Amino acid sequence: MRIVIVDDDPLVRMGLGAILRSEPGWEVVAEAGDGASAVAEVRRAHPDVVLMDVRMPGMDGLEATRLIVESGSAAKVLVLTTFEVDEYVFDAMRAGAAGFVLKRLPPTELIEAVRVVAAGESLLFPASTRAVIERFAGPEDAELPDLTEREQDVLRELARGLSNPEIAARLFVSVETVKSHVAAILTKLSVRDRTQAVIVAYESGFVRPGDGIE
Amino acid sequence: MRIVIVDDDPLVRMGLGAILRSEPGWEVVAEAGDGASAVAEVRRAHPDVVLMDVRMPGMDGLEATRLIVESGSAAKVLVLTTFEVDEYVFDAMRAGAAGFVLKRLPPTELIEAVRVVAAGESLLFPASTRAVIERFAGPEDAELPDLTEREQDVLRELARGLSNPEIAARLFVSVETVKSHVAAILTKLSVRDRTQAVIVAYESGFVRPGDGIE
DNA sequence: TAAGCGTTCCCCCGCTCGGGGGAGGCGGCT
DNA sequence: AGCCGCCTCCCCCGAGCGGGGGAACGCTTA
Repeated sequence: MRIVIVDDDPLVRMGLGAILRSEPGWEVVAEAGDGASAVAEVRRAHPDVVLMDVRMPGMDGLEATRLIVESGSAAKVLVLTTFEVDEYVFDAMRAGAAGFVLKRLPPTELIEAVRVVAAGESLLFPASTRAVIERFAGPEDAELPDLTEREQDVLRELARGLSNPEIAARLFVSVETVKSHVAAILTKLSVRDRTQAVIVAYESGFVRPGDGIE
Repeated sequence: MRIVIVDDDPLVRMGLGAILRSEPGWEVVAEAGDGASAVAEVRRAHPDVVLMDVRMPGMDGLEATRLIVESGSAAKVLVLTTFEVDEYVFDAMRAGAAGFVLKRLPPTELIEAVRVVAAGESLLFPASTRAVIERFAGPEDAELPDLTEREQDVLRELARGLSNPEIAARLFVSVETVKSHVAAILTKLSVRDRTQAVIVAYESGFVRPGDGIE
């Protein structure tokens, strides 16, 4: 197991290195103190796992993670944080990190975390997982309750990008009926036009990316 | 710690019960063999945590989870699965489950999982976490690359529901310029109107629900 | 019975939007 | 120098869209 440690604090690097080197067959092949050199070291050392601090002077850990992942490296990036701040977790996930854990984790769990990401799986610490789940479940309960059945039907068609005549054809009603429903939708959602209605549909979770794609 | 165990297999219920009862102060206050009775038992017993199997005859665990969460119960639902199938994890999260773990977990980890969800946090087993992260990171690389910088600016404003005059004001250009960019966007994205352009923006991951909210 | 709501349909009007042209300046590339 | 892509701005025009009315029918509820 080849590991690269990235943290601006030499003491933290030493501590992490001591923990990881205690595992037989594991070696720390490189260390870096900022994002730019981290990217360079990974390109050179071809590690299996990168332990990446978020907050660093110069290029931060998230940008470095993004560059490493986009470079096509096989290295799995495990992002480490000092505090349980949720604000970074979504950015880290989008950057392509394989995991997101507390820096101050018991050695056995840290080793286990490295093992997990090296195996191609992922993990988050519990507070982040809750945030992620809420991100999925949260918008669900915003149900746009004032809309009638038929209005919801029309809003679904609106969210597919159909014009009034097209919606009329699909729902087997006249264009005037569709216009009535659209007008009701605009009023109830307090928006000005169909585009804003579609945005509300997406933002509220009424429709989701990928919903209507065959 | 008050716990309800839901599984259609009595043997599994016994096994889980034995593990959980070994913790001092923990008690299994009810058991259920299907979703409907699970909802009833939870309503009656007011547990802290519900261990919920997914596959059950009659009402399945996901629907039961949804009903329990919507009922306003304080109980945290920990969904258990036999196989590492990802297909249920998103549904479970949307249903409001606090966690999603393998049924066949070592007793110490299972107890730890219960402790985590009881504390209001969440957890997923690693394969699911990977799926969740990919769900976040995946659409990211769809970049609508043909759009120029300025066109992307305009598309972002479009996706906020702004009219052409509003976009012109925000970008400090004339309405005619905005119209030019919008026309270019429509052509490049092969869509007919601004509404469809916004839909493409959402579906491609160019903008995401929650991105532009104050 | 009367009231209310949801669904369906109709008219007119004003306006933004989208499509068709075009034009000038600016920077990079060859 | 020439070319080309990007950004900027301008004209005309038609069609769809949004807003304002209204009206019929069936259904549930009071």
